[in-house]
Amino acid sequence: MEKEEKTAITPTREEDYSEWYQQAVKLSDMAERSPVRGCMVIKPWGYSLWENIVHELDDMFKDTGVKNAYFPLFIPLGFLEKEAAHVEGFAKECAVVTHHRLEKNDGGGLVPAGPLTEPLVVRPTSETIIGDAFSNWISSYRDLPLLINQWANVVRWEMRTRIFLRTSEFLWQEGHTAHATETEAMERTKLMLNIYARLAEEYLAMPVTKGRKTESEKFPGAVETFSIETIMQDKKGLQAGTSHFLGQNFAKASEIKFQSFEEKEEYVWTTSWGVSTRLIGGIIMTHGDDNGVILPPRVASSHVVLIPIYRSSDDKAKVMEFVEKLGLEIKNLFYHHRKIRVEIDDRDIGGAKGWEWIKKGIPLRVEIGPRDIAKDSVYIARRDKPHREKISMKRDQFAKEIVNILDEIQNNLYEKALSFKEENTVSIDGGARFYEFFTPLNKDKPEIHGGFAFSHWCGTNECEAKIKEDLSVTIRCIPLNQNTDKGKCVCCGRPSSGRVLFAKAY
RNA sequence: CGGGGCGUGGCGCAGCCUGGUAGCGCACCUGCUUUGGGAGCAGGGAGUCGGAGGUUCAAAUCCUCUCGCCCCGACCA
Repeated sequence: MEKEEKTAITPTREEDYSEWYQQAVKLSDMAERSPVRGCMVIKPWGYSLWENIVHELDDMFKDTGVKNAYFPLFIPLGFLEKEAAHVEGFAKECAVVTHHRLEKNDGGGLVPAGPLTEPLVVRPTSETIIGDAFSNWISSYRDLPLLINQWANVVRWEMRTRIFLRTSEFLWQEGHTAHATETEAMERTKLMLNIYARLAEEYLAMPVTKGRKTESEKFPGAVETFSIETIMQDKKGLQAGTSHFLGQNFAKASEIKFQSFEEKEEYVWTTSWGVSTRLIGGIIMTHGDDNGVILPPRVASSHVVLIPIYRSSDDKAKVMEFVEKLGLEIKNLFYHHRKIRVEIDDRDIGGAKGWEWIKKGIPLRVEIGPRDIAKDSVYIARRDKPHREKISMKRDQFAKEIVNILDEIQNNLYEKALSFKEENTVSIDGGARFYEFFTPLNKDKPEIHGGFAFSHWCGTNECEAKIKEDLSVTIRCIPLNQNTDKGKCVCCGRPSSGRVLFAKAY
């Protein structure tokens, strides 16, 4: 009888996915809850991951001509009221600042004083205040296109929060652009969607489905919303990035006008697009295993940890010298134009530290003891392989190969995620099969079930709503490469002209 | 915001029903022995039981209110 292998995370994904996620976040030391309702503290291990994502994305944005700027955290109430659909969408989840001073009360406590004449809304997104700036910045077609991005925090007073996936405050970037023509604005919308898809697939190793949102899932105020949709290991979908074509809605709301080459006054066409710290939750749920987080090398907080192993203090001196020297050498190597980040863990806490790094998801663990040094070699473990599967390698070869090894891990993670996505993506015809697919066998404690289902939809809000009502399944997107085979709506049986992506979602 | 569950050292939990003044495992600190897969022994530090109020001689335990977290739903990146 083989003894059951102990996992670093309890429970396993299979046993309780949601609890597994909480534990994976906690034990990776990426973030923790704060005393503030619904808000998180992002710890260094999580924040460096975010910083790496920021650097990569920022480069990609700038390559397309986007410039960074910064706009106020506070939005005058009146600004938010300008676009009707926008108000409708965000009004229910805004934090509002109503006072500008604190005073001591009789009990010695502090109470708000000095009411503001116009309350300020903590930005849930910045279309309105940036639109106001744009209206001042733009007067001629020569000022267009205007391509602006800001890295910022936003606040949305969510009813139900989940660390990284949905918190009241989160970090993100929001890009805002203004264009002279509809075509150009739409091109920009698609361009940014493609950048997000590239970020997800090439850097985060998360395969995506690109698509258009239905009327009911659209961003409040947008004409069209596009998104990248990813699948998590519990077979739920995660919207990982959005790009909106805003038409002239916000231009009209904020009076963003320009004089055209033909000397006519016209409204600009705008776009907005964003990704957030939610991506970190996506990485965890895409790649993590029952031993914790697995970080894709291209954005990993650190790439490799060197773990010295020694008996005597004599050994320790020798091992440490070897380790420090190797560390220095590797630190100066580049992995995709970024320096390799090295950790050296010389804490004297035995095998436990190896497990800590497994839980943190560092791509490479390298053990170095007297025996290795005698052979001038190192002992390597990859996080994408079983934790006991380790290989010995000559020290110099390791230094030479590390970049390739990291790439192998990166590719391997992507391939694994892609297989998972493909295995759990199905085309379903017929209501009965559709309902069966999305209904768990155990209703009290639903097991992991469902997946991505490409099915026919008649295009009406009623059917979309009914399916949501019955199964909590929504249309994640209408795929951009939608095949246009004819069929019947899985809900009402009326004719449909193409399949859309259905899934349960975060 | 509706339904359910839960809050006890850093983490995971027992104790609560049948009130008597807090315990276990891991982590942490010190020492010795160890060290290639979550080390052993000995000693030690740390909680007043989410918060407030009430009942009582006495409350982690009973009652009321409140805050927070988790799950399901509605809402959402």
